[in-house]
Amino acid sequence: MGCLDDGCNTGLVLGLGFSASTAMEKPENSNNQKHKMMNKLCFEPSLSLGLSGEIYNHHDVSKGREESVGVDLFRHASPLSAVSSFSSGRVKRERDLSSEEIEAERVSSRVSDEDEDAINTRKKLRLTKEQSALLEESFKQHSTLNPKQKQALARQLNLRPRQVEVWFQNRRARTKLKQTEVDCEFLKKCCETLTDENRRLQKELQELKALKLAQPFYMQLPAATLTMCPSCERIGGVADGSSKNNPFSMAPKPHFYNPFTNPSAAC
DNA sequence: CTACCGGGCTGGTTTACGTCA
DNA sequence: TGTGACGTAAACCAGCCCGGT
Repeated sequence: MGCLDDGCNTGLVLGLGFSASTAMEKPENSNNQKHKMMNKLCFEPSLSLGLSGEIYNHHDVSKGREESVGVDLFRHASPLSAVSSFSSGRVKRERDLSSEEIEAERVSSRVSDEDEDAINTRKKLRLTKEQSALLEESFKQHSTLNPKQKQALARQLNLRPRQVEVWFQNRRARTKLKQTEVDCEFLKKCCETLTDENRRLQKELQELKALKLAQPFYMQLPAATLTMCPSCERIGGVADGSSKNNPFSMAPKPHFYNPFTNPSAAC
């Protein structure tokens, strides 16, 4: 992000930025681990007022598959109104099914004779509350399913494995969307906070610049020679350069330090 | 090392269904 | 009661990645 340079050679720099790091979520299942290594961006907002020439590190956020962060994604899923209907179920996707799955489908498919007329139309099944609850419960334990789990769950729910698979895919997508919304809200708040902080530090910077310009010549000597408390304007003795004994010298990387709002205890 | 294949995943889209004005 | 708009979720598709051969 931006780094406001010091236009008056005061040696002060105001920085505004995010440091981002990636935290990998460990997948529950052993298969396809890489797919499930969801990159989770952890943004740490940072705003600093410091000496120019400091190095600000920005972590690389472009590792792995990037997560898209939408701005206008604030829809929330409503609870499923579960009215079970029957599905013709025979869709062209069947060509992809293994013989085992097709057999399972034959057993579990709830196709009635009259529904055979609707074979070519895509009928949609509404899951019952019980089915949804069990799927949700299973999703809490494993966000992805291996083939055995899929088969078992399908048998348990009297659904086709493909339906279970699709449900999990859509469920993951919804989870991700929701997480994106949460991330977006968080980033908005961070942005607001940092904007306020930036404004405050800009003001502080202006004040410091003005103060420096107003100083008589002897006060413009290096901080190692003379120091002055900004609150009581008393000139201190010869400083040894250590910030420990000299609260008015600039720390190597000052962070949210305001000598005006944080008057020296030494005074 | 490279090519191919199968399986699984994601992002996006389509569409059936439920709700509500 | 009928209907159209709209939201939701089931189902689908294309494309990508990865492991195995």
